[in-house]
Amino acid sequence: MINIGIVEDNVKIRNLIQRFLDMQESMSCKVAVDSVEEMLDHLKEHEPPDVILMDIQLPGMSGIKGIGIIKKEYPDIEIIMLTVYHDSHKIFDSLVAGASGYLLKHTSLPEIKESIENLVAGGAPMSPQIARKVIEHFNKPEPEKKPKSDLTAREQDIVNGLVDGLSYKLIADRYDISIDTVRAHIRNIYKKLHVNSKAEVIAKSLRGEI
Amino acid sequence: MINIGIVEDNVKIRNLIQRFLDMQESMSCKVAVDSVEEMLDHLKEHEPPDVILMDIQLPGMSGIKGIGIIKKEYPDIEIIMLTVYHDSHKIFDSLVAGASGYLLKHTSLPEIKESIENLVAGGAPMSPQIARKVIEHFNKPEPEKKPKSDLTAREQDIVNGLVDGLSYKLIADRYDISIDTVRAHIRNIYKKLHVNSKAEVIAKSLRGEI
DNA sequence: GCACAAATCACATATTCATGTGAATTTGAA
DNA sequence: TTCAAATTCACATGAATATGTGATTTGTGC
Repeated sequence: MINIGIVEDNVKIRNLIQRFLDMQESMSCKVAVDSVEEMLDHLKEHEPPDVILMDIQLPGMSGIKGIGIIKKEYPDIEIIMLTVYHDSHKIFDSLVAGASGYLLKHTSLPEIKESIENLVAGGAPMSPQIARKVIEHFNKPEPEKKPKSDLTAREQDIVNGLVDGLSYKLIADRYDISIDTVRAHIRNIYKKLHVNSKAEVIAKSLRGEI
Repeated sequence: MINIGIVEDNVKIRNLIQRFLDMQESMSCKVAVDSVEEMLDHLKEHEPPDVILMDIQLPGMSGIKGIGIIKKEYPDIEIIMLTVYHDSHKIFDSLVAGASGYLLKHTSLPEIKESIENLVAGGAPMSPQIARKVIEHFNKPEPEKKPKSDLTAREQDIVNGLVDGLSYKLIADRYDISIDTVRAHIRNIYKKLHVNSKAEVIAKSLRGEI
């Protein structure tokens, strides 16, 4: 018997899913609340469910924040997000927070049931569209890197020197130019990047923002 | 009509899948070969299929290597891996190489059909077990980070200030301490990290070495 | 040829940083 | 309690950096 909890603020949807799941022979769904806070209250005084279906947009604490809190206290509870949001950011945040699955709300009741069964069998239910976005995160982690700061080749050299922790003097030696030239380049780099210290240049560079 | 190609060296499986898919009204599967090399030869002289089902363990070039070559030449072809391997490494390599889906070989024929339909509809078919491993990659990407540089909490604060590009003065203001205290902390940080400039601390920190 | 950006160099100065030395207070572990 | 580490502050000095104001040379495009 799989025990299921629901956190969903839309009463109609919540009741629909609860009734359907509770009707299944292998499942029990007695707890359906409309906020993370209520679920936390419930968990304090009752046996925790095996699986929680959770919305993202909720009154009070967001579902994504809720994942972290619930998983921290009750690491054995598996959480499936059930939401209308299909933007990469929310998906990613949910999975990083500890969700084990991510379904879109147009998912049919039998599919939800199947997803829960999948989950307890060691799988991770995901709508195919979600899986697609997850995969895209994998195979192109740098499609949007176009900081394009218009640094000239020489300026990039100087930045590399800074990142290597070199002083102006050492950079000058490395490229066999005068320290005043290094200063001049750095002045221009600062202008282009809108910064005013080595530290910021190094930070920007290592963050991939150059 | 979805055009499908198969690369699979097990003749029985290959024929079975080919016959089943070709039988579908919305699909056509005329090309079924047993190596990436043969598929490449075929692609040179024929219209490329929309989707290729690909095994990993193949005579000659591996399926994972094949993904990269095929996607480079024919970026519009969607590739679904169909294999017995469920280890994270092969899954990850396949997705990074450009596969759009990953199914295990025990997947039923109707599920394969459904997966292909999912794929052309913009989804990414994955067995739930595979999805699970993919998710695990997401929500614990830092099990191996053990730089452990023994910085105290306060020292870490100072490092954060440096990374934010602040001057000693501004760090002092941020934490409401004197600039000499900041100096003292930085002195200790330099000792612990064996460096001797802000630049190096920032670089180390942003590289995750602190 | 001419305008213009890039790269080079120079001199000057105020600020910030690195480092040395010394010390008081707090805190947690032995 | 006693000791070590952490945190706090002070004073001092030479090195490095940030910024201003120049200038020369070279290559590119129009």
